Amino acid sequence: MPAKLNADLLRGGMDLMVLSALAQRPMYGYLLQQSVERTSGGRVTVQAGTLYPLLHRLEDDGLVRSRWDETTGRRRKWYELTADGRKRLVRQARQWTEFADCLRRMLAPVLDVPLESA
Amino acid sequence: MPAKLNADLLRGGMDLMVLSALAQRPMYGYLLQQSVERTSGGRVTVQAGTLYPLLHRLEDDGLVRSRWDETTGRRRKWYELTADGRKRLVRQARQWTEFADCLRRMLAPVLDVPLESA
DNA sequence: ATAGATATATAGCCGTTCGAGGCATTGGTG
DNA sequence: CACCAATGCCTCGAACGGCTATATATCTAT
Repeated sequence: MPAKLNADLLRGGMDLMVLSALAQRPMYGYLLQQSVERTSGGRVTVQAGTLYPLLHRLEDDGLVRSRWDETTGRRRKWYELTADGRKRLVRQARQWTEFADCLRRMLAPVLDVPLESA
Repeated sequence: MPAKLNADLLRGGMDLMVLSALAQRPMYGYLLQQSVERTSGGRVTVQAGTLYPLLHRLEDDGLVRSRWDETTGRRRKWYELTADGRKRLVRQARQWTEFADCLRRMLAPVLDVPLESA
């Protein structure tokens, strides 16, 4: 029996995107915004009011670790994945793709509808 | 430039599942719960406290239409898609798959990680 | 009779996202 | 120089959706 996939998976899209971006390399907030915007092909914008609370939450949960960089004029807070964060990312990513496949199967009949209905 | 896909798409999973179930045939609430549970392979449970407010919302938005059936001992409220509901479903479904593909691409590197990290 | 499945619905809580702001620095243009 | 856009971090309140718990009532099987 597969795992249950409810609200946490339905929402967690933002968390997944941020975690997967940080899995590539450490980043600071503003860079993360750009990264998600770019790698999503301009489809997804992470608002600052979403991003920063999210990062703080991830840090509280021990999934990321942060460090201030004061050497330049602009204060930057770099974030990197912890080992726990990486494990969580992999687990969540697998659950999400499972959910996505599941929903895709449910939508299959709908998506066969001809174009005039769009 | 593709459409923007933000929070509404990230959450909208439940709406999509319910609308796609109703696209097959009219159903009443309890039947819908079973249907989603079954067609998701037991992965997704739609709680009653989620389903009924959702259905009322869809009706307020003119995406579904309801009719009471009092002929049997058990009161049943049948729901069916409206023309608007069907159009919305098709549009949302396309946007969702676009978003899912997008996120899947972002997750691709993560999902190559060997099993010991799960 | 009693429990469990069927059937709809609301109330309260909590977490997430958004929009609107605040604050400060840097770089470029007129 | 004055100004503005971009960079960079952040918080707050409103809106919304999902969850749990609860209420109510009928039907079926033991």
